[in-house]
Amino acid sequence: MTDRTYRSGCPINLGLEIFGDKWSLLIIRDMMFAGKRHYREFLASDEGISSNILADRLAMLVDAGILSKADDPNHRLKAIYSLTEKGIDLLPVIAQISRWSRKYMPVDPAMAATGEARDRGGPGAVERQMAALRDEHLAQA
Amino acid sequence: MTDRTYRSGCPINLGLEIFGDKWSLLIIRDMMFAGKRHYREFLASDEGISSNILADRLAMLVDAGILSKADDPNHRLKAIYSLTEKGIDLLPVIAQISRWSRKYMPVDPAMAATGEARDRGGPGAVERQMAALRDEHLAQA
DNA sequence: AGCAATCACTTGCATTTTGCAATCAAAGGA
DNA sequence: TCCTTTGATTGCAAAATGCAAGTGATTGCT
Repeated sequence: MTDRTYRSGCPINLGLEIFGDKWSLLIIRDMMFAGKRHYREFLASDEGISSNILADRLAMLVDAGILSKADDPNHRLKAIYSLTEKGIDLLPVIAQISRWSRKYMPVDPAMAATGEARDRGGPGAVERQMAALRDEHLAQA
Repeated sequence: MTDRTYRSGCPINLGLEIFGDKWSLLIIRDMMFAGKRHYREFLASDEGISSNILADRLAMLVDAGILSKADDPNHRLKAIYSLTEKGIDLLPVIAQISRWSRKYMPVDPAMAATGEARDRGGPGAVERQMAALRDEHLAQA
């Protein structure tokens, strides 16, 4: 984790310094909800991230300790990205953003379904989803 | 509210298209926790926002319906910014960012106090804080 | 063995956004 | 009257972003 120099010690600011941009949380969303693990998969996002930005953000998120990167055991060319606990803990943030947008923005109903189901799942739904992510991503990382 | 064209209808993306940058949520933070209402006050933030960016973000947030702008009744030069309901509803998002940062980032303990108190206040603490903001900001806007 | 396809990126370059300092006009206060 | 305060705007350099093309190391197919 590269040493950084922060604008201030405010919790809100420190969070924004890491993921306060238009792409970082979308990469994490794709890992959490679409099960993406490879560069090529992230590149194919709906929003159309460009390859240089994707490479930059993946490196930054790994450096920040939110993702980890490993070689695919049965395909030497493939890199596999995993969420760390620090990354999985961003789910509550993402879930709140989703709630706000579903209330105020013109969301695509099909894409709102995941969030609506989570809301219907009661207070434990986020925790259950985080537990599932731990199984997938922290298993033998 | 200017018509925008969005990268996708995904709730996460739509939120990021509005406040997915390094400054917007800091302005809202200053309104929520420091009671700031005037341009000059925002300009004096710890993080040092520059005046052109501040003007740009304030206009954008007003356009997005998150803030409203009014003339100060007893000072014609002063503009007074208020949170709308849509803006107040960002508190849960901000509270989650605060939690994550307090867990993982090197926050200034003094600046963490507000968030810690909110967490200790139980599940109703955020709602109470939102109710107080409604009193201040929606009263006679 | 040969070769095209796939993999995770890089590179070059134009455009956009940001950051910084200086400046502005209108209004208030002494 | 003159000085300060207000919410900005302007000019310019630097950084970030977006887009298209290219790179080199595999891998799978024949």
